[in-house]
Amino acid sequence: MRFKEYFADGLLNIAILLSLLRTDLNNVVDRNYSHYPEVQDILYGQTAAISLTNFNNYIDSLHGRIHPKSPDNNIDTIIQDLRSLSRLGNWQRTSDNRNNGGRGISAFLASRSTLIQQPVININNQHNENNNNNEDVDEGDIQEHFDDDLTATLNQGDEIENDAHNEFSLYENNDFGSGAASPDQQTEELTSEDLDLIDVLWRQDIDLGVGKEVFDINLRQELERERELELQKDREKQKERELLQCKHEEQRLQQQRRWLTENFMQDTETGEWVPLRGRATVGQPPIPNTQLQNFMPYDNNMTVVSEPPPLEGDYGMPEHQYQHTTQTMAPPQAQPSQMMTGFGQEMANYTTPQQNPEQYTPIESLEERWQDLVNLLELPENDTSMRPHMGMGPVNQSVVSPTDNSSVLIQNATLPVAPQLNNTLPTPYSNTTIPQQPMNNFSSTGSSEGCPTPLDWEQSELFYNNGSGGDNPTDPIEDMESILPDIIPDDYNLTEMALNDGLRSMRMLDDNSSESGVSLGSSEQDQFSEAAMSPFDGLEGATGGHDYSGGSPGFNKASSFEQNNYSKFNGGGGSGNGYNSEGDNYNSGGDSYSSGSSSNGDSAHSSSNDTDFNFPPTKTNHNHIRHNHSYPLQPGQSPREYKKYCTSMEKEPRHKGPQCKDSKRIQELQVPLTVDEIVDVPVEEFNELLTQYKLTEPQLQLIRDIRRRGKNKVAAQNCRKRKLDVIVNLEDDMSSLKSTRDRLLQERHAIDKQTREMKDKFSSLYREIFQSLRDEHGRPYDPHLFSLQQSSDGNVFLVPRNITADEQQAKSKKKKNEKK
DNA sequence: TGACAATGTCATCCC
DNA sequence: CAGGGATGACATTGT
Repeated sequence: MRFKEYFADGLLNIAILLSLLRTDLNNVVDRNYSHYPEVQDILYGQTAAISLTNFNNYIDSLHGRIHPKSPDNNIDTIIQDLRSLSRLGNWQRTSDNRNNGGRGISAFLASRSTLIQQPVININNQHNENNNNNEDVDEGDIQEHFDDDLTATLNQGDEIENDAHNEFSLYENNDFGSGAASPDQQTEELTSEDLDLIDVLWRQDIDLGVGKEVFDINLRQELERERELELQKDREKQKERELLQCKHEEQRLQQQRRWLTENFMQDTETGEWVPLRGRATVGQPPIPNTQLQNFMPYDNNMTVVSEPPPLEGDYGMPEHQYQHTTQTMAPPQAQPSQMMTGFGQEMANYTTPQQNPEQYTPIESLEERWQDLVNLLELPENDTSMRPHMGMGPVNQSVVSPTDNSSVLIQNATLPVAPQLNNTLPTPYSNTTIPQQPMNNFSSTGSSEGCPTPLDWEQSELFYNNGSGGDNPTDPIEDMESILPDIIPDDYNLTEMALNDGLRSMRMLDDNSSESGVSLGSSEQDQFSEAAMSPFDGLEGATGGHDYSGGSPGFNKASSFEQNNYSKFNGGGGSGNGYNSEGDNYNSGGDSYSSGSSSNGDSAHSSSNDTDFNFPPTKTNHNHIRHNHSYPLQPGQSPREYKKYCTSMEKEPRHKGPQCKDSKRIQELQVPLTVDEIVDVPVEEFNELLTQYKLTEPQLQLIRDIRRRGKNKVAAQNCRKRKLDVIVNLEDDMSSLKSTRDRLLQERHAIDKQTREMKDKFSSLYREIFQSLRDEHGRPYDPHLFSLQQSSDGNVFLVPRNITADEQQAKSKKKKNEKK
């Protein structure tokens, strides 16, 4: 019955269009187009409904792009108008439109959705004879026509039993009947001009046999109501069936939950749920085959999905029309968002929950459901709490009816179908790929075990090959070991040990080098940089695992260095005072860490050092303690620094290094310079300093010696650091070489395996060929007397084993000739 | 007290 | 040629 509406609507649309054009087609349409079936459809009758031709494509294929100003564009305009009218007719079917027929035309042009009917392009079997395109009409072709929204078919034999589907399903029958129709009722409210045109068109299609009732909207509406009632009944029946299935499914899910709780145990330490047994194969509820049925309607609808309602958002659509289209045309995934966005807020009101829950909810609930299943697997302790969630969620948002709580269950019941389908068939539901995975992992192991995948087969074959080819699995390694002397482990261990030692020294050297990197180690600035730059100072507590600052804050290594650094730095900074204070350091040594009374300019330098250590800068006299012995400490072991500084505080400074001697000498010779000044300053400044003072020869010699030793000390420190760097680099190189050796060993192993396989294949091939050879008496050759050899040109010859190479050519050729 | 590590110093080479 | 960096060797110091 729907196609009749199409017929009537389309006919009206065409008539309206022609009336609006107010022109003769023969004048509008170029003669070149008059012979086109589409144009002839307009002129002489309807055949385009079953035509395979897309108007635009047809024109474009013939003439390419038509210029907008070209006269040829007229036909394009007509086609566009027809298309627009057809689209409009697809969406506009209301009973009240019938009363607005005449105004509906202008309303349509003014975007006032009041146009009545859809374009009708009748199908005339007689015309089919004149149209080659109509000879082979199949379902897909018809759908193509509907994609163009230009064609409609007339099916006199439209049956109500097809109402379960939409009107488009009618065309699947290809039941193009004939009938007669009367435009009387339909055209009552049309203008006279329209009536004339409709009459003309109607007479052209009079042989279709379309009855008059086709144009009776009331009759059609009654039929629609009956159809909808039957649809509703069918839905209810189907829901009942699905409800039963859902109940079964729920029971299975409960069994699943029980199974999860039984087979999973929560780790008391980590809180994770650990499977007690293989989770994949134990007690997995079966998946009902009946769930396939639930997807069948969607399959049926999928044929309609290929016809997206074009430009539905461009026109206002009455509610009834929208509902109708959503029920009949909208597939489960029929872009509800598009429709929503297309129609805007007003149309959003049309999407009542009763319209399309079955179409929309399955996929959503499917994913949700699988997510729930995944959650169940991952969090079985929440299984009870998840029950309401599994029953709720987005499913409730699209319940079919208030009494249709079963729809939720129905969706749930249909959920496991997808994975089962995936186990056997490539699923067309791309939306379910994500939720399928857990189910496959969860329940499909049995099938995978029973039917190994190609990969499994390959793997098994690979293993088989490995087993067959692994006659001497240790040979390659042994050979490689012979090639690559196995010195690496020993050397590696040695170097590793050396590295460990070197790293330990490195840490110390880092401290020293850091100080050397800035200035002389013997200088006060050097000590300053030691604490300021050494990264191991900060790591000391971490590496040693001791925070001995809490027990005796004054003995904290960092603080001790801080104090040392400051004392030395200050000593170097303040020329005269530093010299004196430095001397005091060596002599008195009674200053405590906390005593800041003797500090000279501490505040001036504290700012630069506060960023490194948040200890109050205090001056100390323990210049002899200058090294950061940052050894990694064993648990429970107290750092040596702790002992060192403990003793150094209690006792007199024991380390009176060369700096002390130099300082003493400087003091004895009354050199007006400090050691730092002598060592650290550049050559130019150093020369200027020397020129500033009138120095005696012993003073100059002492100053030069001090400078030379200081420079050399820093150089020695840097040298030692570089040495350790070299060791580290060598260790890295050795690691890379070791990895390279391992890789080469693996490659050789693989190559050996391939070689064995090739040899095996060659041997078998050789035997096969050799055994197939027969002498002139039909007897096989003796493999001990003959052999197959391949010459340089690729030919294979059968030669005696005791024959020489030169003789091989001649005899082989002879044999070859004999064979031929 | 000897071993060891860290550091300083010297001699030497080289730039 | 002096200054200084680099480095091996040795000495010193502290643990």
